[in-house]
Amino acid sequence: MGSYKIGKLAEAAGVGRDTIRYYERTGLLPAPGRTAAGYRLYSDGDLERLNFIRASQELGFTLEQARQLLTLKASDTATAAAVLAITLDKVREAETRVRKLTEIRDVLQDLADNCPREAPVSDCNIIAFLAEKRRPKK
Amino acid sequence: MGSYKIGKLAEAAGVGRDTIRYYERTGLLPAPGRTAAGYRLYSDGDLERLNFIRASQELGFTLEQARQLLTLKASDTATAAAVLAITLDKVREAETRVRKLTEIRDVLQDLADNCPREAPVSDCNIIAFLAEKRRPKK
DNA sequence: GTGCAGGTTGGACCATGGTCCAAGGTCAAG
DNA sequence: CTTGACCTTGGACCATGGTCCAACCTGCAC
Repeated sequence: MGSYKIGKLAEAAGVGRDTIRYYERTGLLPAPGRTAAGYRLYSDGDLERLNFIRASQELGFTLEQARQLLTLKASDTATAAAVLAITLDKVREAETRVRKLTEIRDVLQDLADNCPREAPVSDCNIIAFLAEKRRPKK
Repeated sequence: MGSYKIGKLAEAAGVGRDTIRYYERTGLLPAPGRTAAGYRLYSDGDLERLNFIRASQELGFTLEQARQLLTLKASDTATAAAVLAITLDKVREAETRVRKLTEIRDVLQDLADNCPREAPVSDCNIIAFLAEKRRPKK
């Protein structure tokens, strides 16, 4: 049953104070109670919420998506299907990005393999490739 | 032997006018000549430079790296090894990102596969996963 | 000479996810 | 009663890669 001031919460969650205030500003964390002196006072529930947000980020969700997930989590009418939909979007996005990145890596690796290291840049295949590549029209 | 005003260059390269002026501001494109009226006048060399930049971007290089590549391209003392170094950095970066993204995708896919679609969110495994994941003590 | 498509500038603004700062208030220890 | 650690606020600033705006100028067609 903790009750934290912002510094303790930040430490417990492994984020900066400013990050917590930033989350509050953007509505990701609810405005907490205050002490008489105006200090923010957080509960274990706030810590859990913060941990949830960080876990979401680690799985590639944006803060906006974390916000959506938190809203669903708090809903008593939504079904898991709504969460699944967001998750599947993320899966597809990850797949698209993996495909593109892999393709790029392959091209670069191939160029690197054929690079005449000791030659002057004027003979560099990589530079030549970049200079000659035709824009895939629009 | 073209001589373009900014609109023509933008069209030829498939970018916006503002992008060209932005590149000029950031030193990526040299300040071009001007007509008597102050209109920017570009040459085929400028178009090639712009195409080079776009090609670099498509291979995942940042504008800063494109700038470095252009500097090397114009050097008469540098060797291909310098270009290779930048390229290999990018390859490694791509590999790191692919690994992370793949891992994320796998976790998400696994969660999705086990999602009890019709159940209330309170029974959603994805939400449970996010809520329980412990911060890798940082 | 009038209209319209193009050009010019400086500066604000976008998303994303924060980070940093100054000036000041609060609280416990010594 | 001072020191130091902690808290408060509003607002500026960071990187990245642009995009958009108003207010104005130019050049060509009709």
